[in-house]
Amino acid sequence: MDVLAELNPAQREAAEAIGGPVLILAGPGSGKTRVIAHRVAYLITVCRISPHRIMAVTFTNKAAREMEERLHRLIGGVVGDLTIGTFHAICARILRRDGKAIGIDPRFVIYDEEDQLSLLKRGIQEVGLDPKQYVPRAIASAITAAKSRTLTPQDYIQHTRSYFEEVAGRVYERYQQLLAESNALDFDDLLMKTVQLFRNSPETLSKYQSRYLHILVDEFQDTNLVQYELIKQLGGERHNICVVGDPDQSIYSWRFADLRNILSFEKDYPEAKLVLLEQNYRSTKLILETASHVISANQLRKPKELWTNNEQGELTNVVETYTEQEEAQFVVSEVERLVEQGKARLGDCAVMYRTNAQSRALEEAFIRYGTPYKLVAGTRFYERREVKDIIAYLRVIQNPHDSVSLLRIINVPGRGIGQRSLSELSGWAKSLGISQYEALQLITEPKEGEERQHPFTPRLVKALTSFVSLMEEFTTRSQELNLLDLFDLVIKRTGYKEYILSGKDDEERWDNILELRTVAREYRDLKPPEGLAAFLEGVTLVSDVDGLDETVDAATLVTLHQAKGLEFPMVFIVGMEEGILPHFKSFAEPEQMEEERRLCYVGITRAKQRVYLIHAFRRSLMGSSTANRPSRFLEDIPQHLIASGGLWQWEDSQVMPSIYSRDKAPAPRVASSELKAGDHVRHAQFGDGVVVSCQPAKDDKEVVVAFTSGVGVKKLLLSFAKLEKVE
DNA sequence: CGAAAGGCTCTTTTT
DNA sequence: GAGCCTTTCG
Repeated sequence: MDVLAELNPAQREAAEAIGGPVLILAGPGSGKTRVIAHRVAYLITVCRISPHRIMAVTFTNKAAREMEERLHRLIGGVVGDLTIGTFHAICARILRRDGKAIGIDPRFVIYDEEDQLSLLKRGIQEVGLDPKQYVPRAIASAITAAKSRTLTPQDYIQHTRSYFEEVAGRVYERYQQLLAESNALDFDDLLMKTVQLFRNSPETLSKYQSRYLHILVDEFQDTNLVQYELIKQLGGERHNICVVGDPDQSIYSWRFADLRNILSFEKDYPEAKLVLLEQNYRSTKLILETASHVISANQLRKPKELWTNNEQGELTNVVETYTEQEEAQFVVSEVERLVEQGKARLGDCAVMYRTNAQSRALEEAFIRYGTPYKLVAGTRFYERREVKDIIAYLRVIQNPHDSVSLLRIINVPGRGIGQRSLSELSGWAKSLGISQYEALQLITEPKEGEERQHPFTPRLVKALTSFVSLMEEFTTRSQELNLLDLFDLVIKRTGYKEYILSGKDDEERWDNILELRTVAREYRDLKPPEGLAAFLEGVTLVSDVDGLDETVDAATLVTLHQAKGLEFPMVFIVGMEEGILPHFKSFAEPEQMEEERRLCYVGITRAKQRVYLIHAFRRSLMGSSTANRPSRFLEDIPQHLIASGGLWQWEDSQVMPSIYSRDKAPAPRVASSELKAGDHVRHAQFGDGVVVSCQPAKDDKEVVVAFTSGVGVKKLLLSFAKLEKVE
């Protein structure tokens, strides 16, 4: 079987250019992921390269999974132990195996952003500064910047150019010490330490260099300098590196992704073969044209010609609504209408937005209509308090030095160990130069001749003792229990269930625990210590889109960033306003403004058939309501590509302007009514009033009426209220 | 010590 | 509008 049979000439060229570096510049929808998959299949089946000697780096775990499935289909069998995953996941694996060479304990835990911030706060305090004055987030960003250039604290301090950087440098230094004491690495460390490992341990590097004959990197435009360095190291003398990317879709510069990597690649590998993929298989001609107009307004880019054989398609719909609630209503009613008319399935529709906060209004509307939707990362599952609590227990079992997790759970459920005691404990541990857990052991199980003077009351010592013995029980049992049993043991012995069920939102929270348990079940068959380790790594390195299930027929709600790499027949981009998209934080820097434009471009190019660009006249931001002008990106789209500018008004008239011209008014699931804002009504009990608003509620309508009789404003359900319309 | 209440400040995007 | 912090009271 010819694994390249389905490819067009350019794709084929990219897939079979084996031996030496290859740079593939690929427009949206040009099949770049496909090219990677076919290239790997070609390497394995035609070039007879063992999968063991191939590394493919993807942007998300989901992309990795899909790549594997694709390969599976292509090769028609087991793929073998191909190395495939995100940079972070691959680096974590390398460090567990070989990090010892630079002093990394293989049981290290990975700190996510929340853990990082909490440790940073401690660091800021410990160097004698006020976390209110020096926001942990800002310092975190400075540290990420440093780590993305492989700068150690010492390197960084030498380069400081401002007082802020001076401060950041001091915190960075302390922060790294705290991480080391906790035997923890943050996300950036995974990359940086791997590069350091390869720099400092030539034997380790050459081991990996000789293993990996071929390296492939997807979404190359969103790699940063450390990642670049990493593939350069692994590529060694062989230069068998194939990178695929699209500069126009670079949207992670704030994470210090650097487009210059593409230029560096051409410079570092002058023999690199360049392949352009310009044929788009995804979108209609009109969508592609619209997208091109938007992206062409960027100054700092190389023009490229995308084309498609797809049909002409439809014009882009630009819609204005009054508020974000109306915007959401428009989206949902339009989705419903598309489904009713048989033009799309729910799963064909995606709503995209710039900021996570925008999902709220959308979600509310979807719930009101009873329309199924899937939200990619609401309050992200693994960031829920109860989920993190349990994970923290498991982490401390694996690695008792993990101070962030330890402090998180030491008094959860409550054991009478309060803030005061904890800061005293920290102080005491620090004065002795030992970790918190060691301090705990010293207090609760003093060894002969090692009794220390400590400032804690007998009552507290008792509480601490019961905590420590609980944890030691867990640690001991963790050697023999599989992960699922360990999980249940933790829940049972900590009384976590009772703790949750006595609090607020108890059912939802408990459900989350059960869901986490379902995840744990998948690790049940691994041997005791490995099961725990694999689980902890899995839950830390998940990305939001990883949970996206294509088999569920429901509308998808995603941020524009998450939308990268996805495609949908119907795309709604909401919040097309100055200050939202482009986001106001990007107004100052032209480079950032260009990135916003790329983000918009990414959104539009996700669409196969139809695009809606929606903006609201006013929306509430940070509590208060502001009026925003339509996005400048809308102005980049010539009029002849737009279906016709439309104001959308809820049931204001039977025939809607613009997009409704051909069809009748939206038909939500609820019964239609003649009531609208401004109508005068009479209620049997409350008397006369004026309708303030009329919105669909589940199977009914929610009418807000301001009564003149003195009862004030009432919210009524239409079916119950028996309102009478008066002229 | 811990629950409850009030006050404060930010909000981009994420592996 | 929410999450975090501080204050207050039992």
